[in-house]
Amino acid sequence: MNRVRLLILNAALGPLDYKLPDGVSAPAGTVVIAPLGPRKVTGIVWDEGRLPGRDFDPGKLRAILEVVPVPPLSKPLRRLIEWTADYYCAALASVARMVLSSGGALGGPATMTEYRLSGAEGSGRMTPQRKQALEKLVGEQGTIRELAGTAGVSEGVLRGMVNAGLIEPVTVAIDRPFPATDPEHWIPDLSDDQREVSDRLVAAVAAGEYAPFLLDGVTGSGKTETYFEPIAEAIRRGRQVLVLLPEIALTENFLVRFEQRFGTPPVLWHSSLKSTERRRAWRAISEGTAQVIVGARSALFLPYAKLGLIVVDEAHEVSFKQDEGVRYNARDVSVMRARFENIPVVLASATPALESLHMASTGTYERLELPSRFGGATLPDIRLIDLTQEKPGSGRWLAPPLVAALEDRLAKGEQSLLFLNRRGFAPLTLCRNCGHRYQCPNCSAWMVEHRLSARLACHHCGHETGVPAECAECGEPDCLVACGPGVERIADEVAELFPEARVAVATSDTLGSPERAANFIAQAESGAIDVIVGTQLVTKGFHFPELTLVGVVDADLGLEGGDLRAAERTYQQVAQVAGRAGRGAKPGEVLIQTRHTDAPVIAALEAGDRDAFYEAETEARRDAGAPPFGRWAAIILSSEDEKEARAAAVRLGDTRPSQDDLYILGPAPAPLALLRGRYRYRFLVNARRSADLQKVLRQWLDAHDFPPGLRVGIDIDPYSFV
DNA sequence: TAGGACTCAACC
DNA sequence: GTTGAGTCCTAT
Repeated sequence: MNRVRLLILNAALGPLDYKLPDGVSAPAGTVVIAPLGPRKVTGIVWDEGRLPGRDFDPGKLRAILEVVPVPPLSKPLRRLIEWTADYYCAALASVARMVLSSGGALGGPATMTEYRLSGAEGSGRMTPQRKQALEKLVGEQGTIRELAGTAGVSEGVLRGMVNAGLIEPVTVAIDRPFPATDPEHWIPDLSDDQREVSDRLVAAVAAGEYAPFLLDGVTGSGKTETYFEPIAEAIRRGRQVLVLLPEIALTENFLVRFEQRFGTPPVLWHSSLKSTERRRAWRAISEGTAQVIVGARSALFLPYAKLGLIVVDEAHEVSFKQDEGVRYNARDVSVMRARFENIPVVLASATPALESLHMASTGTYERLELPSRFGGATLPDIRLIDLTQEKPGSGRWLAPPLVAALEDRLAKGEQSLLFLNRRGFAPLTLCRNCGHRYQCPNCSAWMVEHRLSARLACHHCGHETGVPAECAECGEPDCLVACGPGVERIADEVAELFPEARVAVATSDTLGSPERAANFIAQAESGAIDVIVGTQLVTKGFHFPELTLVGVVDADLGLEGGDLRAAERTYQQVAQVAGRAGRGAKPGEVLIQTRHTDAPVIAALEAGDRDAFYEAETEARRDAGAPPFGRWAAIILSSEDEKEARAAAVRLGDTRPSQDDLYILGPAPAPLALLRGRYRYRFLVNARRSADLQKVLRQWLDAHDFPPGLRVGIDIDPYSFV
């Protein structure tokens, strides 16, 4: 009998055995529908012997109901699913779900009905309308609505002609193929540096073997054009390419350049695709007809038919780390996927993660450098503004030297960018009468005032209220005081200082959709904006030639909060935003407001000394046993019942493993002790490289039975420490 | 005693 | 995770 073991797409279920009906073949990777009790579930036929399972009475096996009409998941993808689940301590089913992330695509090739002239005599009278349709519709095919438009007659006339046999229905695939990408559409002129790097990458694609690269190039050095050449090579060889970008909403600039180079837009994959777009892309990817896929991190787990190259752009970006569900880091998993697929992978960044640099310095990754800016543009001049000396006016946030620099650019008609990584008007709102602070009811976080939308919003759970007219606590009218700056407040300050300046706020609130983002970019490029005030959203990808001043409103912001990567993130953000200045013919200037001019990261930024920063950070990480010298994991226990969460955390703490190469901190209330209505307790685990971190964690947690309603989250290599 | 709220184990 | 079976309780 043909017995198969299925990975069931349900995180709470282990592998289950089924039998195949006679005549049905289902090799490993085949997606099937199987009966489970009274239900139907989706499962994936798994390799013999790779999933643990108890011997189930062969006589009681039920038969698979149907084979889903999609290509079987490839062996490299199956190995990737196993590796990801194992490394991130996640359920295999949760990872597999990310692969089969388009429910619609599993229904098989969807079809629709189009119509065309049948050429038959037909029945019924020949009216003038019918005659007109017969003349106009020669060689046409489409929906009734489209044909009615073409023929200039009503849909009713055409339906009558269908009944009369004059027009016949044709079944066509609903998912039209994506246009072919042309690798020779437009060959750019590369600088010598770019050419050298791109030749190396093209050779790697041609070799068709696993090869990890760190493409390390200063902002403005033309990394994108450089990695377009190996993409072209992969296309020539009939292979697919995956390009991962951190913020798919802001890829306008990338898409324009891509289309210039290849003649067509790439296939997009991101979370806000509509289900029909998702199905079309998923099927084209799995069949191999989608050639270049540009996507957010979730594109990493798609079932590519013949992947030949992976590029991770802005590979240092924190947003490649998924913070919910399977907490994977797309940058790291990309390298694993490349390994299983046996293809090259390129991590591109101007400010690589320390972990990536370490891999390059040990020779695990091959390092490729683009040391200079393309087209002769020079790196901007960076100066510090010491906020303890140069104080902004009362209730203001911009110090005199920054205000003077803004004035200078406005006079010259050049653009300025003010960077502050804080959305909204003010991070905290309180009552001046009684001191009441507006807090989110679901989270231990302040409500952030957004004046543009006249709301108070929690940035963690999305809870929103209107701005109250009187204090919720003491009833005093008009008593709200905004504390601290957000981008909207900085924009107000600029508007007060320079009433004639055209100011734009650029955050996820104002540039949420691709259309609004494209509109903003068009405005900024046309010179219709003088001052851009933005969050991290503006730190990358933009290329505004008239932008000559970047002001970092508060460089110390990222250093607060005890995040293990705080210094690195501050360095990356400021270096990236600084790279926006002086990308055209005119040189750029960067002013950094700080209260800690002597902090190593700030000093390194001022000196433009990247190596010094990385060296200092490397030593700090070595001392702390932080990556890449050791590893961290976070365990979060959460429950709607505070007592239950605490009790579970204490019980877990009582059985903590004890070994020399593992340090366990906690349990303690998580920094966000209440999040979305759940109380949270946290353990932090620091492991030396010798420890088998995942195995220890699994054994520790598996020995516990937690009450229903208590959730256990494991975060391997965490980025967010809340 | 019917019906509702709840718990619990099996699902191949 | 979902489901149906089993248990207990309450309103009639």
